[in-house]
Amino acid sequence: MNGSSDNHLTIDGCAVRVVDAPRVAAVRDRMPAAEDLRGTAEVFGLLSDPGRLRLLVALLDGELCVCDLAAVSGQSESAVSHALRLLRAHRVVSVRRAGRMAYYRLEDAHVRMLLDLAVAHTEHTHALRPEHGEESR
Amino acid sequence: MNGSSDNHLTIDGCAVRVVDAPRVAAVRDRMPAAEDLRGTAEVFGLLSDPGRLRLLVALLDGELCVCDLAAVSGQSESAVSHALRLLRAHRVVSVRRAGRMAYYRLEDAHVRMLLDLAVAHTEHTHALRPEHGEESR
DNA sequence: TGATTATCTGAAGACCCATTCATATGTACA
DNA sequence: TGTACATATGAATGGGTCTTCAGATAATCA
Repeated sequence: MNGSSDNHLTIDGCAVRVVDAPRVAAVRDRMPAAEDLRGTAEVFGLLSDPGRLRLLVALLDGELCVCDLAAVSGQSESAVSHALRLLRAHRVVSVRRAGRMAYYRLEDAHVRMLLDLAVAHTEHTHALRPEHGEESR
Repeated sequence: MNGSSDNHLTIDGCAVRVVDAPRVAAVRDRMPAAEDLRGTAEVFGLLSDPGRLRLLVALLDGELCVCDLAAVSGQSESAVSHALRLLRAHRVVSVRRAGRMAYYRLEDAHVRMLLDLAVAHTEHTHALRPEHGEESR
């Protein structure tokens, strides 16, 4: 009745065990290219650090200079600079120089969507708990 | 003329340098709670590994057993099991046991949205390049 | 019951990453 | 020109994470 008898499929020249062979083939067909998956994982990785997340959420409303980003996110200016360097390398943020100041802004529309979605979700999840911005100062 | 003279704000009992004090205060007010940011970063972290990303994308269409997930994602069954354990601990996937088989499915609607968005974006980005699913077998 | 199969788990190793400290670069101002 | 300031950078450290290997658990079947 079931197709769970030992079935094998040759993938990448290597025989691997499968249960639902046609399903596996179909899913493999729909799977994005390895290169795209790697890039997507990288983007998610940039958002996987609370410090960077704070920086990016802060930038949702517009550009900010490094020291203000440090103040907003509660990190050292050095840590912020390192984080911004990484985000800049991935074209997630861009800089505008004005004298000795550096103003950063969100550059990647895709990342902005992800951030909006994430923030909206956390607000929705805690919609019944009106606690908001307490322990500051 | 400019407000870039040295201004200071007391945050968490610590004096920090800021440029646009009211803006900093406003952004800090809109900033999600630390706890929420940590949770959000964790979710993004779960999506930041190409292997896990493959597993989750595979599960977008419905449940799959461990060995099929290994075949689809091109990882060892042990690695897949470890990854699923992590995803299970975070309630991102859930298991259905049938005999000695274990069928996993996507459980978190939020993660599903993020995945859909990410996949749609990669497809859209490469919309002009009809190369799709080539090197299999 | 004993053997086989599917999945799970723990420990170990290698690798990656975030922060800090010290210092560098470059701008503004006197 | 020299000092103060804003940001950037490099090296080092400490902690975290992914994979593999070996073995454990549990279910099916003869």
